[in-house]
Amino acid sequence: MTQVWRDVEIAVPHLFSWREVLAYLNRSPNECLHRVTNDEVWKYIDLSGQRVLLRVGVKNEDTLRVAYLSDRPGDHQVVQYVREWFDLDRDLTPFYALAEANSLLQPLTLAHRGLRIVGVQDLFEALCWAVIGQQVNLAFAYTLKRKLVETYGDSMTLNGNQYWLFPRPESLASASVSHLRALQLTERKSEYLIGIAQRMVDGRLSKQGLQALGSGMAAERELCRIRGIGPWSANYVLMRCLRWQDAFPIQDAGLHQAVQRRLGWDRKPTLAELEALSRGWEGWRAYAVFYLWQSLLS
DNA sequence: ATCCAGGAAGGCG
DNA sequence: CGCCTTCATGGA
Repeated sequence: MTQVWRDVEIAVPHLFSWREVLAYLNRSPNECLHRVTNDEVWKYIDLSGQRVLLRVGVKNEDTLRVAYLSDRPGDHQVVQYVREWFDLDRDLTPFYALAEANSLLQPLTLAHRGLRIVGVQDLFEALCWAVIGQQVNLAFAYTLKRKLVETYGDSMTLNGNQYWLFPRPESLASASVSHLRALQLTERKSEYLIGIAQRMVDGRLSKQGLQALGSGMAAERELCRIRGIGPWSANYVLMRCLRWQDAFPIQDAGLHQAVQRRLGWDRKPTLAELEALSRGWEGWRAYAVFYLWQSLLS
């Protein structure tokens, strides 16, 4: 089948910065699920069975330019994907108003003005990434993810660059613990990933099902019933995948480090101190966390 | 070496 | 319920 490049443009909302989004996307040199060049990001995606290679950049300050390589036109689906990926449909003005009155956030909204929470739309990927990232440093987590993707995922190659899809649940549901152990996942994490894959294959777990619960708190309770998914992982997934803007992974080590650094303390904040601090972020705690993460890059 | 890393489960009282 | 231990390995 012949694949051709097609172009589509997306008008950008108020309080959006491509430079900030790109900086987030580019935070790890070991990322295997997209490739960042100077001013663009490339990503291979699956849009309900249709595989598409995306290339996103900016035409000007107000317009994203999206090129996509696929068998057939699908402007609408591509635009929807990108809008969700970069959270373009959210009005950030309330967050900026809140940050204006918050001494911890104010410098961050100044430094990273226009940063949006970059999404992980695929629920299975988001859950696996959370499990992989538990209690290991990020560099190692990226290595583990790469091994998992390159073992169980599909790819395409263009101009010498290989682009990967995250594995489908079906691929991991039938894997064995020893297979995953060989990738340096721990025995427990291997069990968690296989269990999550099986739940998705048999339909007990789906993004649609979680969304149908109607609230972030209800989805959090449901996610925490899954073996291997605790409060941190649940809130991480709510933040990146289900896009609950008040999700709050309070146990997050990166959050702790960022808060310590912003406050100039010689120790990590306690959970009680984080509870108190985050009271000023209520309604937008996921955005507060994401901006704090971004502050660790600079 | 030693401690930490984008935690969670399972056991105990 | 709250606290403690175990898991396991790479990075700094």
